[in-house]
Amino acid sequence: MSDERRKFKRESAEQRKEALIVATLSLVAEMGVRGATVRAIAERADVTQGLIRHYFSSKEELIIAAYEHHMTDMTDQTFALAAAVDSSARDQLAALVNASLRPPVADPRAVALWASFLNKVQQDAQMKAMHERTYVYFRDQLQDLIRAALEEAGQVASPTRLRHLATACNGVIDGLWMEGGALPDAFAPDELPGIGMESVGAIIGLDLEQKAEQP
Amino acid sequence: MSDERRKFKRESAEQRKEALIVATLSLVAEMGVRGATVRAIAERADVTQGLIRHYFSSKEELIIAAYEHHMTDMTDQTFALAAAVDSSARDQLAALVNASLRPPVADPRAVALWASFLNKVQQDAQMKAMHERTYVYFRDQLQDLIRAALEEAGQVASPTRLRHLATACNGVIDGLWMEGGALPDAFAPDELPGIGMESVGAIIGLDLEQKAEQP
DNA sequence: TTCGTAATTATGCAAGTGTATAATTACTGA
DNA sequence: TCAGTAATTATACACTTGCATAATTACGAA
Repeated sequence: MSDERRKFKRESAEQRKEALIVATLSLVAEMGVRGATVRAIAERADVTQGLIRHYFSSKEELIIAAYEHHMTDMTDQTFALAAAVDSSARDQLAALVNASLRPPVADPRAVALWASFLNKVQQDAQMKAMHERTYVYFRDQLQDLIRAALEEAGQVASPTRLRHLATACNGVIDGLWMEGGALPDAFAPDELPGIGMESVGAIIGLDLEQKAEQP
Repeated sequence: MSDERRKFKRESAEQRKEALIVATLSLVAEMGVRGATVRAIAERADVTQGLIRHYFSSKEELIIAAYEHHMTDMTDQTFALAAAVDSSARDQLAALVNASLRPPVADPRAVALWASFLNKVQQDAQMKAMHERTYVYFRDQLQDLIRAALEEAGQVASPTRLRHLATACNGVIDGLWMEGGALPDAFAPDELPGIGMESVGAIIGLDLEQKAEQP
């Protein structure tokens, strides 16, 4: 009577895949990619390990799917908050910096995931391409906003200079993002976005923190 | 006659430990902590796996020793270059930023190691303490230099403001360090130190790049 | 209701894992 | 030169790993 076959519920492919990916990401964040074993993933998703092979042809494929899921999530969250601002380019830029340096984007778990995936990303061409795409997209958006914000202020920057500004701002933002996630206790709430605005503002020569003048 | 016992040379404990640690670090950088198996480490150090247990009572202990070795290396390299400058505080600050954002400190391998160790550092108290110590030491050095550089320029900052400036500069430097190591191709040579000087200078309100005036 | 089938569980396997322990051998000091 | 011993190699073991395959069962269609 002790060993009865486990009961189960049939779920849609979408739900099961999603559940497996979520379980995978939580384990990767905690234990690294190699620590996310099929058995641990199955347990966390409350299924048996065989099911993983039913939805993903290998662990590698599951890992890649999880990475893609995470990257999409991050991009969506970043731009969802920033796009909500319907105002001057300067304010939109400020909103983008803010969204990038505040939870849920800037978050210990997100950085842990980034770190866990790093060496895999550097070695796997497919994951590298995915990473590259996300990175370029963010920097291009940033560059557009910087150009527009400068134009608003009556300044025109050469393409070369614009590229330099975008690279610098992107470096500072990404860097602060990692730093904040790696050492969450090193910064007070709101401190990280503050530093980001201060730095980006200083680099491009505009004050991002000052409220838009309302006469 | 095929299976003869392997010949070997006796080495000093120091040399063997060092060799094992070096092998460990190279594997951790490439494959993550779990990818650095005792057999792989032994092979890379050109010994058999049993020897590892002779010098380290567990793999865990070897990993911790390797982490400590790496952290010490990084600190030494950073301050060795910066301390060589015998000049104004402003120039010393500039040198510190430079050293932090240039090889061998800012380097893909160093960042890969950082990333590989991250989740272990967050979970292991001993490693966390080691990391904390390094971090605090760097920020304190930075804060001292900022204070001195401001005083040189005839400015006095409150302790609170000084702490804020140090936190911000440290965040930008560490962030750019990671960014540069994670995406070495995203930056031209000298670009990263340039962005660092620009940002740090902008944050504290001093131009770090301009040569000291020589009348 | 019943039957088919796809979703799910159960079991097994070969390779890799850290660690323990026994067997050798290179060096040292007398 | 020759024992003694610590450094090193060799071997074994229990456990984990990813993957394959067979056995069940939940659920929808008829």
